[in-house]
Amino acid sequence: MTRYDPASIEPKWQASWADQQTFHVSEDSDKPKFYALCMFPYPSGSGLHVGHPESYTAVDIVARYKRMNGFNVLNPIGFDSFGLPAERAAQRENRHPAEITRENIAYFTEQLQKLGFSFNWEREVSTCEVDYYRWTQWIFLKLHEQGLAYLAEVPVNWCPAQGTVLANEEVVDGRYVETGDPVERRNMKQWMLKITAYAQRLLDDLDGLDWPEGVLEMQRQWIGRSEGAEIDFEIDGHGRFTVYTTRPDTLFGATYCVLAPEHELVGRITTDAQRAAVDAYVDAARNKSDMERQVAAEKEKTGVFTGAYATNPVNGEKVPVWVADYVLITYGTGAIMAVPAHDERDHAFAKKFGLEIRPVYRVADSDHDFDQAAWPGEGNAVNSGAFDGLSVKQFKPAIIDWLEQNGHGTRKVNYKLRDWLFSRQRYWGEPFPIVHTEDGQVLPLPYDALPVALPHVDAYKPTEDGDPPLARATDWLHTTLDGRPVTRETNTMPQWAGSCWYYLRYMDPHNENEPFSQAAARYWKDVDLYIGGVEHAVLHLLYARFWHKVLYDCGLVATKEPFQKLFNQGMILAFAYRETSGKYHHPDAVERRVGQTRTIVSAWSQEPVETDWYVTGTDIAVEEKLGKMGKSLNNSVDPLEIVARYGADTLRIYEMFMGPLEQVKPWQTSGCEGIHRFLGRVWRLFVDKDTGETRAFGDSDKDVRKALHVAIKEATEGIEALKFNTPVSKMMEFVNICKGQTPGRAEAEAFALILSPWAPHLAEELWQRWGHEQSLSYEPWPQVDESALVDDTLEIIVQVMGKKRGSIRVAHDATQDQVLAAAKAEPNVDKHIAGKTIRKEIYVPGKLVNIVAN
RNA sequence: GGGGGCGUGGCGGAAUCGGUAUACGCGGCGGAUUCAAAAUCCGCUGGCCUCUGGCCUUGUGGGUUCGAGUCCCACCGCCCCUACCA
Repeated sequence: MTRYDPASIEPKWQASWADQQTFHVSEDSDKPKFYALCMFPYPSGSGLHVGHPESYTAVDIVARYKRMNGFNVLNPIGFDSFGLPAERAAQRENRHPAEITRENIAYFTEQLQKLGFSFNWEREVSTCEVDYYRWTQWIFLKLHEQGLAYLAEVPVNWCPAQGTVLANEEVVDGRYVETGDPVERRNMKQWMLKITAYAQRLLDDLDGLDWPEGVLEMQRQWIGRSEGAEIDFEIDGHGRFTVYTTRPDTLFGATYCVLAPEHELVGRITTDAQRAAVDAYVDAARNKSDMERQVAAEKEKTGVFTGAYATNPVNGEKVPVWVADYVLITYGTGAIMAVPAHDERDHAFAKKFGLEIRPVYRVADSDHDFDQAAWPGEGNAVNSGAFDGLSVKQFKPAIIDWLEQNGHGTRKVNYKLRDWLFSRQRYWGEPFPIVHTEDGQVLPLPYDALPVALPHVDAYKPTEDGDPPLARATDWLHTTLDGRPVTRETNTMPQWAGSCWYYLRYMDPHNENEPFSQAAARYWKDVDLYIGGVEHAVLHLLYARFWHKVLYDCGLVATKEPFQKLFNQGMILAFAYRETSGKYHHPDAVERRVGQTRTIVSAWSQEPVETDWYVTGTDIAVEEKLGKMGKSLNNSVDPLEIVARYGADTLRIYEMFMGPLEQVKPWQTSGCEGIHRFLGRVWRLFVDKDTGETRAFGDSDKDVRKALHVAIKEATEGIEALKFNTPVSKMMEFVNICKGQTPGRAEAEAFALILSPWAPHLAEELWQRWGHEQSLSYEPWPQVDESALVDDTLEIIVQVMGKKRGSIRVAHDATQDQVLAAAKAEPNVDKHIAGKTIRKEIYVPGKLVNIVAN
């Protein structure tokens, strides 16, 4: 082989790593552990596109680096393989979703293996396989045992045509986004997990985590802790209702109350005169989705007076009670006291319906017009009896104390976080290990009854009666528990379930007796580095943290938190090319003709746009625009296409070279050219292009050594900081500086070692050709020689009035006086200070001189 | 409305503490090699000018400083997430 030929090098090393079990890892090691994890993929039918390997490559670079630094590295991979797309494909193709899923996984695996990741393939897991999901069921039993799983009647998005409940994100404008079928709100008995019991701990434990600030903030907002009070309002002859408020200090300004349409008191307190209007309003609200309510509310608030009055406990005043859908039954108590003077929503409502706006704070230094807008800020209390004059901060505890002492209310902490709707009316998910008795008892199966395997069904759709698909498996459905006839639960778990604990199963993936052994859990503890998309910032990460804490409470895991460090890679976008008719052309089918600019009508904006892009070989002009990779824009790129053209090492480096990992960036296949040329230059630097023999090592001059150690330093610091782009530049500079002269053995080998996390195949090939019999995967990481970084003389930039006018070279031990004298002697500098008075001379040692003269 | 992030050449991007703006690469232009091509190698490549030099340039406008892509204030534009949470 004379030319750089990844097509022969790469399969060779992939086979070698597999045969030699190079990356095999076990728990009986003296080395410190390092657990690197990428979010595992959903094995879709379309395979990986070049966006996926971004995070895998980053994790792989860290894993390889950590191995070379003496760590015992866990770097596993698996598949999040339950889920809706496979179930839909099963319906379409009339095949079993397991079959379809396994095919998809086979293609994903082929793709992944051709990219040279140092995964622990022997630890691969797939959440839809029974040897995995039996333990998901096992963990559910633990949750149930802890009292954290319960059945409840909850309002859900019911789609009659599909016969199933839909997630909120699947419903837009009251219709199922996929099919357009109408969706209605319906109360249904569903499995819920009591994540709210962990709200405070989920909030508190965020503090110790090395996570992006944005993700921490999103989790805090989602948990949504607030402090305030619950206050009781009496209604003549109808008992009382309780409101939740974070501003109990504005109680004197409460001029009306509002109940959510679903509030249980609405029907009872409504007067005959108002009943027709209230009933109509409540009915209309019930059939609107949350989304519709919000859209409508953005335009204008709606509501109806019930005819009833409640008593404000602080002053005995009678205030009207309204029903309005801007109050949510799912938050707080489903009822509020309205203070239009100090709350924007209440203000808008009061203005519309002509309700009183009574300020209870005077706004200092301001002539705030309360008729125009609410004032939610600070001030001094007025119209508040004995509390007049207090600030917000003083008033709050004072009024709460008064409410508690007089039996009208209590201090209260509230969370936005709600319990987790944990059941789906689907086939392709984990069955619940639950049975129902004839007299209505709901019982967990014993642990030794696991697994509850998915039964075969004749169709992946609901029964005639609207029961979930599992109800079709009548033989399976009816069973016995302790000799009693029982019926199995026919709901299945949501896709989140399997991904809640997969990182734990990787620790001990073949254990047949428990989800993972205590020894494995104690050794691996938690994930040291977790890389994945920011789209999982809230749900997946919150759910997994919740399960982890429950397992911690059960004594099954060693840490309170599962993921010590989290990093989000930015999405890789791709250019899409569209002609005026709206047709998309694949990026491979278009070309840029510089200088041949034409104006066409944009299919996106309908406006004229200039473009120099054309469909290759035709006269059809197309418009270029950046978008998400996918079928709809016809701009997906299969990583195997890149591997075939340039090799996996090129793909890996290009993915990293594109820019900072966290940044959103556009894919440009042409960018691979530069990387491929670079790797070709590396090859020719060490392998004779005519004979194919390894070239004899030469001598390394000072410049070469410096470039090498700059690259080692950049690579080391870059990996530690998860900055993978700039080290590539420094390695390119090293190769450029060699100018085709093979460097000395020490420099060549160190270079191969630092290149290896990015381009493992090429590095291994060189390493072997240099006579090493073992893989370089466990060679010590090269150390920076700081002395090699220092030049013989220093270059000093000389500025006059802050503008660069020249540069001088001085010795390391030059004094400030010597440097300044040399600077002023520089001809172009002299020209700029001639005839002027020097006011100031600034010397930044080793860097720069600035002469201020005028 | 709230939260997070980002604006640097034709393009992706680089620039430690405030100290040479545009590293590295793509694309483009020119050349070498070749019968020719591919591949490879070399040179040029932010704009303008009165061109051994100078002026301008990091979204816009101010400010601090000897010196600002970097710090401060105001504004403009784009992206992502979230949404009546009392």
